[in-house]
Amino acid sequence: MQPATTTDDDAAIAAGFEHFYETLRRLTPRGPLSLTAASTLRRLERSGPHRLCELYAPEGISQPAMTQLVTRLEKEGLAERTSDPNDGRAVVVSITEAGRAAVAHRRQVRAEALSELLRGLAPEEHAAVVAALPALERLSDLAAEQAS
Amino acid sequence: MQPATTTDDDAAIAAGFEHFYETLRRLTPRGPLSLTAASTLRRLERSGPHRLCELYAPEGISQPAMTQLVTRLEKEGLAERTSDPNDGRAVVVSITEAGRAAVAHRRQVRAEALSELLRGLAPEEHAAVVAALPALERLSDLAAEQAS
DNA sequence: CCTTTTTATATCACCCTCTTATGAACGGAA
DNA sequence: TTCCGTTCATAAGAGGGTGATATAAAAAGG
Repeated sequence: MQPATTTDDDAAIAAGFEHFYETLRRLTPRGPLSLTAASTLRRLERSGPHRLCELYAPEGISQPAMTQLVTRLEKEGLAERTSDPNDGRAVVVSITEAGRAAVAHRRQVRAEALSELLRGLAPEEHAAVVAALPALERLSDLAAEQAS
Repeated sequence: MQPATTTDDDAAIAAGFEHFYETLRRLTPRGPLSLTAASTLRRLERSGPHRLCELYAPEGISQPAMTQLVTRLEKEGLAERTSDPNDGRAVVVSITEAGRAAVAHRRQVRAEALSELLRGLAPEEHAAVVAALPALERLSDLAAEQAS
């Protein structure tokens, strides 16, 4: 019967992800960027400039926290504030070249550490991971649309 | 130089994991337990009591941070300190019943949120995720043994 | 128009968790 | 015993989060 097997699978998936999440977390030990800072920079890199009020909710932090984060990022030259000519209240945040470089560096460090691990996998395990990528991507999309 | 396909695959895997990691991070928004607290409790649950000096390195924090974390956990009744009769310096940390309950609850909340997402996957995507679980588990093991 | 309300950021005061530096107590070997 | 290494605790400070609140601009209402 369908429901039972699905539930069992889901429990196994949850357990696996729980463990795997910790592994990923330790793969990027400590950098100058906090988790939220890195995530926000990636968002700005990926989908362009955003108003501050569009940023804090998706990142799961409060508005004051985002104001402070943008202030820090600006101070470090990784992002910049611009004003919207059509709305005097708004602050438009965009990533700088240094910000892109920081994201790229962080990405590369993680990719290299991961690559090191991937070398330890058997070919069929490696293939299984590659085969699961589209599904993981869709999970991310589903989570994103659920949040809205 | 490695074979080109492996490098390309690894880049794709790194990119996919980067995105997926953020998804998992937001799946357990905020609880009374910090990431490190939850991870430490899971470790105590999984592999039994540990001396404090065996705990902080695997969790990626400093020794004072672990001392403070154990103090907080003890204050909340989730873990307890015991002294080792063979070594007066040592502190043995173990999880309490309340600690197990907290871990279980957190696990269940995450599992339910994940289950909700998994319902949105096509059957073959779901199967691909299940098929990749052993590989992900091995990746975690590889990372753990690399740390030692 | 002028007032009122709503929206978008910023600031304030505070808490939690991490850090480094340091101290104290115990164990083991000369 | 004495000395040194190990183990844990404490102290002081930094970073990043929160809720409450202030300010300024836009929108809404009479």
